[in-house]
Amino acid sequence: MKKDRRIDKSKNALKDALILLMEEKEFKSITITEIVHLANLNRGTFYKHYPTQEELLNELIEDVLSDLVSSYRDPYITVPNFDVGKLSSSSVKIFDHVERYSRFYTIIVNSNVLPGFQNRICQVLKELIQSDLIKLMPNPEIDCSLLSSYNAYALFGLIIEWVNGGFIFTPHQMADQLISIISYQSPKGTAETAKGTNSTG
Amino acid sequence: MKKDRRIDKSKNALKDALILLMEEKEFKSITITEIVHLANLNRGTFYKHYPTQEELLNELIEDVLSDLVSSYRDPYITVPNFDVGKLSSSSVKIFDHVERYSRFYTIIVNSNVLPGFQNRICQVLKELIQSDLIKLMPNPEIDCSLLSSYNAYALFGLIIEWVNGGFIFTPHQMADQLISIISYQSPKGTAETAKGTNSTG
DNA sequence: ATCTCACTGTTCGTTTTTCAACATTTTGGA
DNA sequence: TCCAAAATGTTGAAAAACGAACAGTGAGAT
Repeated sequence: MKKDRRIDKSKNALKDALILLMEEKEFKSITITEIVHLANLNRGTFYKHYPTQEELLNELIEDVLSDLVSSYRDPYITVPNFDVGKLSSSSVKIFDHVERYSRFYTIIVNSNVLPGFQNRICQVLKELIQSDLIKLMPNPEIDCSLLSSYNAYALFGLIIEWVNGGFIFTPHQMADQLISIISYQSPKGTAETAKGTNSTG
Repeated sequence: MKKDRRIDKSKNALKDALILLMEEKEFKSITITEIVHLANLNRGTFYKHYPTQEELLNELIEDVLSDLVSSYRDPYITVPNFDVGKLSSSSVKIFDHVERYSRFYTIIVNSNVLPGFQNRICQVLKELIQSDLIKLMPNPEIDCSLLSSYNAYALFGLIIEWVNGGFIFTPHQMADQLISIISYQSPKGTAETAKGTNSTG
């Protein structure tokens, strides 16, 4: 049995409305009536899916994180047992994810709503990176968790700067930058494939 | 009894899908399955409202013409018995209408679908203009129908050039241009209010 | 000429969304 | 403090949209 597409449409309309409202006012002051008005839906439809605005926001956050994970893992779909060092800029999909949810990221970066979200997203990034590193730990003296956290927050820093700068780079340029930085940090040649794809303009 | 908003949503989704498809392929080759797939609707929903693609297109055309008429008449809402000669660029709303349906206008201008549509739109414009002129015919030697048609096609020429140029002017700039042209053609001072609002850059 | 496959037009029963209405609670200004 | 307006949470019946299925059609390939 296929899922009823009306549910997704309604939920997406509600989330779009919520994002729009969060761009202009504080989350606490957003009413359900406002959301359904903007979403062009009956108020009963809201209550059918969510008890409160917080629950709607929670599901939106879950959507973002879920898309983040699948975007990060996207290169592994085509090539199983992928080597992190051999990533090419075109296969890095995480910046596409950020662009896809650019309005959401702008809200959480430029405001104090969701104070725990930034830590949560870094934790997710850390676990993703850690699951990569476990397969191939080059240096036994380096703690795996520490290295993962290091790289996760570094990547997040890249994202934050991109958001604050108003997305003046394309996702592809961001991927190029990331690979260039990785290559620069470890010039042993662990990211040779970035060679030649290294353009920022 | 209020109208059910689901109907409008479905119809709008179908029309948006049709416009998108007409931008890439010939109308004749567009299937109903394609339309409902792009509109993300069940095929039965299409047949509930329209028997064929042609009927959907017809309703879209009616929407455009209806919006054209109400946009043209918009200045008359605030000021009844409006004088055409005293139009200001900010009150001219017809170019906002064209911009609202810019994709549709681009399709009908750049293709040979709807060969009769351009004449139809000029006919509508002519009747709108004629209903204005009837109230105040300055020169009894000039035929009212001829003058209306003259002005209607002139206005349409302005629109065509705007569309073909890729909408490089804003609707407000177009309104300025129109009023400037009118003032230039009849320098007796019938459109003094255009003075000072005359900027194209 | 036959076959295949996508599109058509329609049906069925089910689920979602709709509007209108209601009592209650919360909010903000006088 | 009081009062009016707005928001809340819920109900019931009606309508729209849903997925799935079906037989029929037509175009293009074999």
